[in-house]
Amino acid sequence: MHRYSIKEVAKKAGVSISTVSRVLNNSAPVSDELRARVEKAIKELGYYPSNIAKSLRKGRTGTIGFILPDITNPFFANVVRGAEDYLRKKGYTLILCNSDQDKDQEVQLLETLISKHIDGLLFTGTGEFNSLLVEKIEKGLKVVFLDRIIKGINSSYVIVDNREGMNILIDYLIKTGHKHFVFINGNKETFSARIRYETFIKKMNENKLRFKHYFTNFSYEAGYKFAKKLQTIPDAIICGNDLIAYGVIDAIEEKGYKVPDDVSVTGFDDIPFSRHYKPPLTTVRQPMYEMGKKAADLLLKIVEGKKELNKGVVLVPELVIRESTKELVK
Amino acid sequence: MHRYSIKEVAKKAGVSISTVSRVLNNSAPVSDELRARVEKAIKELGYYPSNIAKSLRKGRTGTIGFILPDITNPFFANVVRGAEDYLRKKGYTLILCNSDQDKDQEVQLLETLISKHIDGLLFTGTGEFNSLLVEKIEKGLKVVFLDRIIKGINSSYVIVDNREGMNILIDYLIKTGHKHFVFINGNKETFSARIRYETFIKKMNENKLRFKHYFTNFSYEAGYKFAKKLQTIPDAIICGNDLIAYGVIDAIEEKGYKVPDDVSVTGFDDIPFSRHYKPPLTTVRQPMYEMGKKAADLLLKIVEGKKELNKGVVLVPELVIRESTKELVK
DNA sequence: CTGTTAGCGCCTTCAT
DNA sequence: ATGAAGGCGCTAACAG
Repeated sequence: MHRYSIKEVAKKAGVSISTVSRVLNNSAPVSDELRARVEKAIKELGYYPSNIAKSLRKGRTGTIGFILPDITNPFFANVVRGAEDYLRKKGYTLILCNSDQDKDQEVQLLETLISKHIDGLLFTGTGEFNSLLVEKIEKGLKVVFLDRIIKGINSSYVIVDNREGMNILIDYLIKTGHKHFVFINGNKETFSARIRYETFIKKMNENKLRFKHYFTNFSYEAGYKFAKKLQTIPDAIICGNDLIAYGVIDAIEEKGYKVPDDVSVTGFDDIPFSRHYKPPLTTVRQPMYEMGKKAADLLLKIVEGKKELNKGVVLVPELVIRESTKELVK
Repeated sequence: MHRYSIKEVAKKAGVSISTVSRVLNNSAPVSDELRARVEKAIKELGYYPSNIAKSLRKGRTGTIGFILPDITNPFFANVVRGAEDYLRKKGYTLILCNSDQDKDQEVQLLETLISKHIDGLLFTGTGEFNSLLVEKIEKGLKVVFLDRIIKGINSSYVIVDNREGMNILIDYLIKTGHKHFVFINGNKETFSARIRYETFIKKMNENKLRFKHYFTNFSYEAGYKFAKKLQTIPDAIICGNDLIAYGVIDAIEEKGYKVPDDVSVTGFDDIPFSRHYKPPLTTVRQPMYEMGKKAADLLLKIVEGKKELNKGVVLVPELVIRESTKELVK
């Protein structure tokens, strides 16, 4: 696509390039006379400023990178939406990268983004330690970790209080008479899965409850497969996220049991569908859109030097009781 | 983040910047001796080339823009995934923009992307005529329209054969004994909604069937609300997409009817959830991932001058029969 | 208020 | 095989 430069605008308007730049950016006073001529020339040529030249000059690109596992997961889609809405409003643009939980992919994407001079990075990683990332952060790369923290990396982050989420969930289940638990968790490497695991175990032991725990991955299929081969049906099956819960419910019902009559099933996330699932899912709501927005906000503050470095934001989850759980006792 | 430039690498290695550039790009022979020194310097400094300077110099950025209504819609999330996977493999990067079906937003995003020197644009628009877009296309902006074409704009596109999709769907419903139809369609301005509408009407008239048709929008809520106020229950409710169908099913069941026993309900898209819905949804499958991939492929060919301008790709939809429809006659 | 100029980091002739 | 220099489009410092 042919593009005109500031030079051609200047020529057409019969002024110097600085004058054009000045009207473009309102960076210094320009007489009405010249301003009018420049504006006319800009319009006639259909001139658009080149952000690429501007970036080179200014050292900033107005672009933020976002590395996440998979946009196809509604959880991330909603987080991204929150981030993009905010960034757009602030004049930034978002480069989206799916890493598929692959460490090498992640490293490569990071290199690409750095070469593209992103001003900052939103990062939802595999959970594995990433030495390149650490190195870059030490060299001043602005990063906000989103939903998943990596142990040993000191940076800003936005997460949900998983401990609290698990606590209110289990408290509710205990209160309603559940005594025997199975927890079908997500990816082991993942920060949130680990926290939930720890909290779960602690709760179980504290209350001397019978339980089993398994790590799988955050997908419908994982939940389905796992539930299919479950030998004994507990009072409640806690799932690492809503997708797993969907799979579990379907598998359980195929085995001839009823949810929640024979077994309660819970999720984590509250993706938009969960309220429409059959049965509507009892789950721990994570403020997805808010997370994305908050992370973008935090990142821009850091990028723009407002000194919010190494700040952690912990959002509170909320228990949403629907119809996939029953009250065993009143 | 501090960055080193080619200049500093050159200095450290004791060579000229041209030599560094040559080893970086393998653009001309360099003696093993110097090459080794340069590579050493690069490593020690942690040097990364600046794509931004490169872009300025070369006039290409390796960045593709994607304007779409809403990434939160699983249909688009899957399309985007197809596109991003392909682009990434080819060394390109994707800027994601949600337009929310807002015409002004769309125009503004387009301006931003042009300023960012995107090499090409994937466009799933509101469906309204966009004169800025036309102007830019005429000036050489590379665009591939995805899923939605705009009347009066001549460009490349990737769509699904909606006519065919509607035909096979209705043929199936007729064959299975449905005689009275309601079509709850999506956004009126939308290319696919219009085509489906026309095809639907034609089919109904050809077969002298009783029917009603309504435009709403492509959401669960729209389907739910509309079905709630339905006076008479037809044999089949055809929905503009799967989300609408979910809403319809829920509303219908709340009214005390059974799907499919009292009424068949069909969707359009086959988003990943539809196979797990209760009842699993009979729908017209659109190859979402494939669409994104194909569009990206086509766009890159155009961008790289392989003369595929104004080529249209029409993918074939597929009828997926599940349990939200019944066979009234054998 | 306006114009001239250096330089952001890189690639690419053009010499040597 | 290597180096020097121009220029991509822009902003900002400087001069007037």
